[in-house]
Amino acid sequence: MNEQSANTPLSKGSKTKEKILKHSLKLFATKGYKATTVRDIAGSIGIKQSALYNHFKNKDEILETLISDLTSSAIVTLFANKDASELHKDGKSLLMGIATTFKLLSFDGQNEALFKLLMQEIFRNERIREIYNEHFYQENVKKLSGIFFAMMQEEIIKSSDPLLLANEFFSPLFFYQMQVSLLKLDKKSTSSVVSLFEKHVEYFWDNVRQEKTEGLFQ
Amino acid sequence: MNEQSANTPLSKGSKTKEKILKHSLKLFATKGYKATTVRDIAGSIGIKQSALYNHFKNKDEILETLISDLTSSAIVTLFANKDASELHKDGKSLLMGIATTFKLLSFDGQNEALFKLLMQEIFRNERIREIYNEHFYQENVKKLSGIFFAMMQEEIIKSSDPLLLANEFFSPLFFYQMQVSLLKLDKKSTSSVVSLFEKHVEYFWDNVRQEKTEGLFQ
DNA sequence: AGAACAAATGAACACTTGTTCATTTAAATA
DNA sequence: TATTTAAATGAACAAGTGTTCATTTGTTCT
Repeated sequence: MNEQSANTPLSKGSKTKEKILKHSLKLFATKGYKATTVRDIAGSIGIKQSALYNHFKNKDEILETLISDLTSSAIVTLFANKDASELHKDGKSLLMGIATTFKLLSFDGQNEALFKLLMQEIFRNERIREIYNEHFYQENVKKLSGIFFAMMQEEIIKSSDPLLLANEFFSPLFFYQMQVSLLKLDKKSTSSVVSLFEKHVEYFWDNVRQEKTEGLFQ
Repeated sequence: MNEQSANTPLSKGSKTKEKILKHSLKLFATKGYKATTVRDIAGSIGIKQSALYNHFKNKDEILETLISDLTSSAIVTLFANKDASELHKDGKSLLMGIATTFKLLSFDGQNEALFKLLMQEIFRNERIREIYNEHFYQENVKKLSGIFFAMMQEEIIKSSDPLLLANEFFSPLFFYQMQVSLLKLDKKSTSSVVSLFEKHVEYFWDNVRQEKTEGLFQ
């Protein structure tokens, strides 16, 4: 009977554990990690603070769990379900897909909170920087740079520095996502920024693609 | 003699006031505003905490003063000393100047700290968002967009959406500045990012400029 | 030198913080 | 039903927080 804990249904306990994570994320993203108290978290769920310690060793462990969850978050797995060897054939539609994903994620509450948490803590938390670097930068920017290289070899796009191109493609998306977050905080209209996601891809693709004809009309 | 305070030399008192601001900025940028205690600040200067209150009403006022100083910081006044009506004639060299300024600011300690403080607090502090919006976004992005419009009229660059162009120009610079900050935190090499500042301008200008000849060789 | 004043000190305050723990409650197991 | 186990509670603690204030220090002006 020493394996009890391995096959317990976790039916009720895990519910509050999930609640703690969900509410903590929201609070951390809004007020910041340090400014959020364990009483805030417990209060927002409707339990007493001491109950938190049945699920997490301490406040830090809540943050660490959220950070670990970052590795499986959507923004970090843009290419996860795509077949790497065929990606470069898609051309513009691949890029448009990425931009649309970015745009949609800006308006997904869970992901918006993760983004804000990331932005606020990345300068203080080395672990977050590691995850950002490994999972966002390496997995997305570096991978896209490889795709661009393949596109150049097949003469789909003009040849230039693939890593520069990948940065040029991602940085506006990142910037626009941040703009949306900031505008929403003040309940301002995001429509002008939203349209930039697609405009960026159009502009970008126009610049990199191999011109098929010599005609220069728009 | 009721004007004494107006013409006092401020010789000694203002020195510690400056010290408080300088050390606070460093600490806020490193640990975050909330995690920095008044004892931290006083300790880093070498005075007792109670002495702080001779210069600032409270901890919040220190942050507010730093935020107000943002309006006169370098990143926010890129065009301040330029003559607006003639800017668009400069073309590529104007853009290269801006990129170089960004690059240099990434390595200026004072400005790096301001950037980190901005990034960490902008999601929590409406005043910072206001300043960011008015002084960075309006003053730089919107202004550059006006310059691009003028360039289009004079057929220096291809005609397209000037605001999109301004965003495309600024967002990589912003992104690279953040990358440099993050790399420096972990004492990693920044050289690969540093070269992107200039590469970006070359790439950008190549894409927007009016082609003088029909020849398409690079 | 003496008066006036700004700045620094030391000690204390009221309050908030994260965390612990004995106890109660409730559910699962045997 | 009785037993075991997990989860929630209430109360408390020790440490850390921002801030106040009477007092001392040191400088400036007359």
